[in-house]
Amino acid sequence: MSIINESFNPAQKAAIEYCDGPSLVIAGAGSGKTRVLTHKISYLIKEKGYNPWEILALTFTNKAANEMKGRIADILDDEETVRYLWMGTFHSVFLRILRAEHELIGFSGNFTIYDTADTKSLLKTIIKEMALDDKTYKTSSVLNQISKAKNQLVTAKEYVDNPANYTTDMRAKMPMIGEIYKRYSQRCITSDAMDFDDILLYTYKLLNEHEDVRRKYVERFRYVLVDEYQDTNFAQHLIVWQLTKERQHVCVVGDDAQSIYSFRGANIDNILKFKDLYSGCKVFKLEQNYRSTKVIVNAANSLISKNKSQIQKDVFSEKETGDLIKITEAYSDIEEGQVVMRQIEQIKRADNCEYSDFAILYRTNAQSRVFEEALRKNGMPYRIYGGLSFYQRKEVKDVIAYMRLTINPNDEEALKRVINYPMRGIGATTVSKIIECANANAVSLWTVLGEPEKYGLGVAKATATRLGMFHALISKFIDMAQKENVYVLGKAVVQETGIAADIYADNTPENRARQENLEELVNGMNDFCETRLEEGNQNIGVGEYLSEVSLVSDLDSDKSDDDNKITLMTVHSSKGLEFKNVFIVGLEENLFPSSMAQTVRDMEEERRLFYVAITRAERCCFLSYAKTRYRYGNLEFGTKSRFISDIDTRYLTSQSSMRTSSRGANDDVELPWKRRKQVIDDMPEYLNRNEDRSADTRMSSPFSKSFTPNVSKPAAKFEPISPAIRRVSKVTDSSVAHAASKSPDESLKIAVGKHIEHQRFGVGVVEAVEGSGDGQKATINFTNLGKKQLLLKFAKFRVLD
DNA sequence: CCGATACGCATTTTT
DNA sequence: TGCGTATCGG
Repeated sequence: MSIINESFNPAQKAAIEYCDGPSLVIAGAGSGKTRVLTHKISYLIKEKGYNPWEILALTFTNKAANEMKGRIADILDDEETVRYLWMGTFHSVFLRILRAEHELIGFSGNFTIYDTADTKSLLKTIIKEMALDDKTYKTSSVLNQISKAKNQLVTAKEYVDNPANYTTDMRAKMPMIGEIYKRYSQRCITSDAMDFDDILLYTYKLLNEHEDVRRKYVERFRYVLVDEYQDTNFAQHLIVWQLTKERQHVCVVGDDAQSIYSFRGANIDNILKFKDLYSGCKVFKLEQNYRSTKVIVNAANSLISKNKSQIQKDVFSEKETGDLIKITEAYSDIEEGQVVMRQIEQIKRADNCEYSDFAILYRTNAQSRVFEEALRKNGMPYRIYGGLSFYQRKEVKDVIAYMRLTINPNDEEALKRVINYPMRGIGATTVSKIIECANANAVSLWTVLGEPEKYGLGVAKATATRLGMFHALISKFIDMAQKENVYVLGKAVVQETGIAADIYADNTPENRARQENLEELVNGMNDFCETRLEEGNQNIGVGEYLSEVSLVSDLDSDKSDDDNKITLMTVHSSKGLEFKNVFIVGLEENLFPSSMAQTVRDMEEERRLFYVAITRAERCCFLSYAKTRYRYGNLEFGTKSRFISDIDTRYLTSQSSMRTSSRGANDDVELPWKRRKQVIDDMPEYLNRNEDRSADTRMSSPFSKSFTPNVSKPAAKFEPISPAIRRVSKVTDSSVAHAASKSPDESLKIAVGKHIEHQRFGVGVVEAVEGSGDGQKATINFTNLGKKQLLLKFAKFRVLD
């Protein structure tokens, strides 16, 4: 059976089949981009004789990488092969390379990844140390500058050596940026840590300065594919070039019209000029949109044609014409919320569709509130995306910080975070002294803690004792980390640091949430161990765990399909998704487009953002704006967004908000000055809402989420509802343990064709059993997840028939 | 060294 | 407005 069948259009087919040279696939919205990419990779393996480990496929999100892996496994009907693909995010793949080559870049193999919060915290301490005014040197803008430099592959040394930078920074009233950058980099090195940008910067340096290493990877990656190329920054662009410049077996896919991340360093020129860099590059344009109606596609086209810099393309739809895009003018933001709510109610009744068929998209997160309120009051279910991710919550970060210290005690940020949490009488002054002392001796804080007298750390006796105790505590965990798996260590950390005592002290709602999050975290560690063991992977230590979670956000695990809720999210986060009905709200000047957009370039990006929003819709798209809106506590008057007039009027129809209010329009008319009263009237409900909302958006660990995608009834049989931390686990020891609780006759009963029910993967059919004894493996085809290979020794399941 | 109050300051966020 | 951080009194 061939990979490519008649379901592909000529352009898609050509893009898949062309494998002899560089290619650029311009994939319009909804044009089957992922399908082309996954089939192309399958094609390379099946028809072109590539081994999976010779293919490098880079994405921006773990979610995208995981989805593609799954789809390739389906296409090839083979789980195993996919595991050998070098497919992942830029960061995860390069991190893997950097760890392997760590000696060459002067880091240990266990270096830490600093997330944005760590980075900011370090910058803040540096700015303070340098006695700079933190109003002129705001951490966010300093971070921005440094990040920009790194994305441009400019190292700290190069930055300060180039006088032009000084001149620019002078003009920006921040002449010390170079010095901050330099110190920051040095501190990262002594802490044996890298931030996200460093992963790219060091990868580039590694390849650029070590020709033998570069050759090695060039040899390994015989074909390179990149998804969402319009979102690459200069560093990513050049790394791809480093890896492909000779053989040029490279295929990049993207849509310049959906480039919306320039504020993160994405450079649209990478895709616009790709074909100039790779001479002889073939360009394939996927122009048929399979997602949306003609009206939506044409409207989006008419909008985007107002942009100057773009690759010419002609996106079209062969679906029905569809309804015109409806524009609603509302009096106030609150009324906008009600209008949208009622519209959803009405359509849902008329079309008999689901809540999950609706999305409300806005430019800024702050806009979500009025829609939440409107929906809540009407008892309509919704889910808000955005906000803190699981791993950004304080309690989770605290535990993780202890774990980080365990594999890299030099990690300054982790140490600062937990040295006095839970409180053990080591205050800010003491910490400053330690930092000062460490800086003076050019060693890490941990080194100073190890031998305080040697480095002349002057603290009171009582303080010295406390420091000694902290040092001993961490040392104990370091020992434990050598011997035990993450789960065991995680439990120990929560208990023995006193975090548990702190958080379980009382059951205030906030504490309840923290408890749940920690239970979730520790469960996630357990799941991590179990899953790996079942798959025959013995690497279940903290190091492996941290490597994985440091580059993971919990948005990766998709919304479970069983929750039927209205989606509320920013336009940015909606990229790549689709909904039957889309409401794009707050279409006002200075909001969408944002008031921050000053240059033509900025404005074009805002327009692309609007383009992304419109093209999320499959059937109906609604636009709305409000004449008045509360911003930062005061009333502002707004005017209709210029973007609405950018759309060809043939695809638009206006409706006044009055007409839509089916019942009692008068009750709903909201005069801005009435608002204060309204809020007070709603108070009790408003308070309730907060509770409910936290329940709605309660975080869960990516692990337990992604590895338990079907939390349906079968799984529940195995899961006691007891507190997770005390949950009995078979994974108690990193040494090979016997799955004691599984009775021998159960194992005996397994055979090809039998149905089994797995604790977390659900129901599946046994397709093959190989090996014997401890190494016995079974291939199970799970109803919801497809095929998986499990080591019978560890797998937790029962045979059904 | 820790908790409570004032101030100020606000896009978007895949890693 | 509403949150996060800086500063002050105990």
